[in-house]
Amino acid sequence: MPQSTADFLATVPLFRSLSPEELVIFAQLIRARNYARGSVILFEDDPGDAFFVVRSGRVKVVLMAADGREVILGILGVGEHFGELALIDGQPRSAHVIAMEDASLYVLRREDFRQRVEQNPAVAWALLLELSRRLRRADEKIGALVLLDVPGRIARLLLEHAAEGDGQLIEKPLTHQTIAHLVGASRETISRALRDFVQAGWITMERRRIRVMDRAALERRTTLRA
Amino acid sequence: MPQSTADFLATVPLFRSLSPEELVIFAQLIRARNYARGSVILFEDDPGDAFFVVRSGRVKVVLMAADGREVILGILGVGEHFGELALIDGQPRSAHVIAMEDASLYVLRREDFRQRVEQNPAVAWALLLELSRRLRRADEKIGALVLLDVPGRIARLLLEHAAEGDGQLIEKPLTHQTIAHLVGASRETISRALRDFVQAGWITMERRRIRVMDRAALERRTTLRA
DNA sequence: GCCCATCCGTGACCGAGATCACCATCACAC
DNA sequence: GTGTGATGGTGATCTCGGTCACGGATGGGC
Repeated sequence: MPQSTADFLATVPLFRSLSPEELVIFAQLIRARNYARGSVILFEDDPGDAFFVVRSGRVKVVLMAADGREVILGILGVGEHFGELALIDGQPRSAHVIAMEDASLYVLRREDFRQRVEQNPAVAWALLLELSRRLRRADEKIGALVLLDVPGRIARLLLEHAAEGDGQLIEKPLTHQTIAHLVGASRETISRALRDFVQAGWITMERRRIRVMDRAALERRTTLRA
Repeated sequence: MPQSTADFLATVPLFRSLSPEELVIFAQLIRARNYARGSVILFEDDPGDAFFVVRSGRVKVVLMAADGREVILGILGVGEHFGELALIDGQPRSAHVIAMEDASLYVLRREDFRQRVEQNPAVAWALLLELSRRLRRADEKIGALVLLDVPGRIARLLLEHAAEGDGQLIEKPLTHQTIAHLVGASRETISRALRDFVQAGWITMERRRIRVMDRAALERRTTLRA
């Protein structure tokens, strides 16, 4: 049912500027594909000839060391996309992408993507916006890794995730292990730091759902600026 | 002399696709401005209404902690540009930019920049390319910070910089302090690690110029992938 | 020349956080 | 229920690298 596909695409910021007719054309070019939890959607160093939009589920973008340690560069949820870098610059994939839960993705082939972008300045602009956003986040992450200690980086992560909801509750369940990979620390350290946050009254945790109780205290833990 | 300005702009990748006439128009829109070594070109959180191209000298893009510690996100040399993020997404500046040496910059105002990009798909595409490149580098840096120890991060930096020249000599003089800020370590640690590299025969140093002697050894120190 | 500002080298100390080693829960599947 | 795999908690160690405290080298300006 191409119509519902087009409806979905209309909710994706990248395509928000497209006309209904264009959306329908688009919907015909893409294919949905399903991935089981844990399966690898694309490998670092792959040639990279497709663009993906998350239709359901969540995926993580990760770098891995030879010994199995990993960093999560980002977690992408419904409506978010990946794979554009390799299509823009022709370089190989820069990271692995792995399904964190059973997921369904829309796939668009290289040529179709490129045509859409080139023929549509608004899409190009939306892409620039998205890449800018990611670059800012990446730079912030670099700053956090160097300038903050682990509790500080965790606090920052919590604030960031809480901001997506009502400002308090963190919707998406994150395991300690996942948080560890996100902030570049060990699982044990996360466990201890979160315990301390709870004891300090800054957050509460019930069954893997974290609620921010004292935003200001967390912020104090994260400020770099003078 | 606008002509020479246009000639210079023609060498900047971002503008390479522009016609000679367009370059001349462009050259009339920009102004050169000089900055003494150490002066702050723009502050984090500034509103950000200009775009800059380095005409001479080098500038560093930095994040600073309240206590004065800093991370260098990047060093930009002649022909490189900054300030586009704030113009694309309208957000405030994401970092400080500071002149590392006496520098001369071309400045383009927000509206002129935006017009150029929107009226010129090739420029938009070149910008996408540039942002992609930066995003990849930022992600690599995140990976290095989490997955590599300090000597590994230094090795990576050296290889990266050597790649810009003949593959051996690192042209631009980097102080230990600067390297420290680039890899997120202390000056002392850099000093000790470089001594070890020299003793191992991986590099040589004569008067602040580093030459890579054993590329393979350095690479072994930096590989994340299995 | 001589100053003064950067820059570099190295030892001593110590602390945040990784690692190791367990055991306790939890959530499902069967 | 009972088993099994993914999670979470916590103590005991150990180590990388930051910090402190020097002192020495280098180099441009007057």
